Amino acid sequence: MSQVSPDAIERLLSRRGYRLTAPRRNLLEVMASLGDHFSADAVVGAAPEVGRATVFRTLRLLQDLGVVCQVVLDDGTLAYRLAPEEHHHHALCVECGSVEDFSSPALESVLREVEEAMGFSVEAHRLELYGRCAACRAASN
Amino acid sequence: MSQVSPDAIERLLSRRGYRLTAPRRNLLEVMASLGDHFSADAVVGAAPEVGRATVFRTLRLLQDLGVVCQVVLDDGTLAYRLAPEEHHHHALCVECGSVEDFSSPALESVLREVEEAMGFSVEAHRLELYGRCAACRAASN
DNA sequence: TTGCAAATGAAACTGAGTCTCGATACAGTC
DNA sequence: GACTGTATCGAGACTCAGTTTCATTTGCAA
Repeated sequence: MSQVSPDAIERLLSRRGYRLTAPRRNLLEVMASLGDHFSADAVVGAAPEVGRATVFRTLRLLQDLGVVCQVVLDDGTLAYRLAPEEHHHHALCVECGSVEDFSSPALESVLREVEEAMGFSVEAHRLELYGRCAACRAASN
Repeated sequence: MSQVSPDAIERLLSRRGYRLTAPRRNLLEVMASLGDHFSADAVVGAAPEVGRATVFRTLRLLQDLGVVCQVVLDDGTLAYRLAPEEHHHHALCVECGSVEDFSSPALESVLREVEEAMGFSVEAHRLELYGRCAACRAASN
C-alpha cells in the first residue's frame, strides 16, 4: 500500500487514452513533493505555471482514475492525497497532521452486518479516524 | 435514537448558559422543518429574517452542543442534521437522498483492533455509508 | 428597570471549486 | 518532419460555503 509514483501515473494516463501534457506532468511532480496530503490551493500555489482550472480538472481526473483520494479533515474541509488504488481508509494524526492508510477486512464484515440489520445496501463508504499516531504518542511519553 | 425536538434544544441552551434569542428559536424551527439533512444555505434561505452570519454561528454552536452533526455527502460537500446526542453514523441513500442514523458496537471493536495494529489512538472518527435504503430497494423490485 | 455582556445583522472578505471560451499543443497520420 | 483534429489549457469571471468586523440590539440577572 505504498504511494504511486508520478511515472506510474503517467503510464496509467496514456494507457487510458489521456494525453501526457506538460501541466499534468508538472502537477504530478508537485503533488508528490507536497507530502502525504495537501489542499487544492497548496497545489495551485506550488505550480504557478499551471492554471487554477487545470489544477482542479486534474485533481478530478486523478480521482476518477483512483490515484488521488479525498481526505476529510477533522473540521470537515477536504484535502487530497496521492493514494494506493486499492480501497483504504485514513488515520489522521491531530498532533502532527500526518495521514496513514489502512484497510480492515473486519470492517468490511461489520458493513455486511449493518446491511443485514438495516436493509441498506452499501455501495461505497468513507471512514476517517482522528487521533494520535504512534510517533506522536511515543514522543509525548 | 430519535430526533431532538426544538423545545428540548432550547432547554439545553439555557441550561448551558446560552441566551434564548428570537433568531435561535427561529432557526431551530426552520431546521426541524427542513427534513433529515440540509445545507447551510437552505437554512439561510428558509430563515430570511436571520442574518447569514448568525446561521453559521448557530450551526457551529449546535454542533458544539452535540445536537447538530455534519454529514459528508458522496461528492464531499457538507450537510447538517439535527441529530441524537449519542455517537452514531450515517447511511445515505444515493437514490432518494435520505439519511438514516445507525450505531454499531462491532465497529467500535474493529477500531480497537486498528489501534492495536497501528499504534494509533483513535479519539474520534467518521463513518458514512453510501448506498440504497430499504424503501428504494423495495420500490425497484 | 436598568446595565452590560452576549448575541445579532450588514456587508465585505476568504477559500474552494466551476464555467466559458478562445488559444495551444499532444499524438496519430501522411 | 510537417499536418491536423481534438483533447487540453489558461485567464478570468462566477458561485457557493463559511468567516470576520464592528456598530447596534437584546436577554436576563441584579
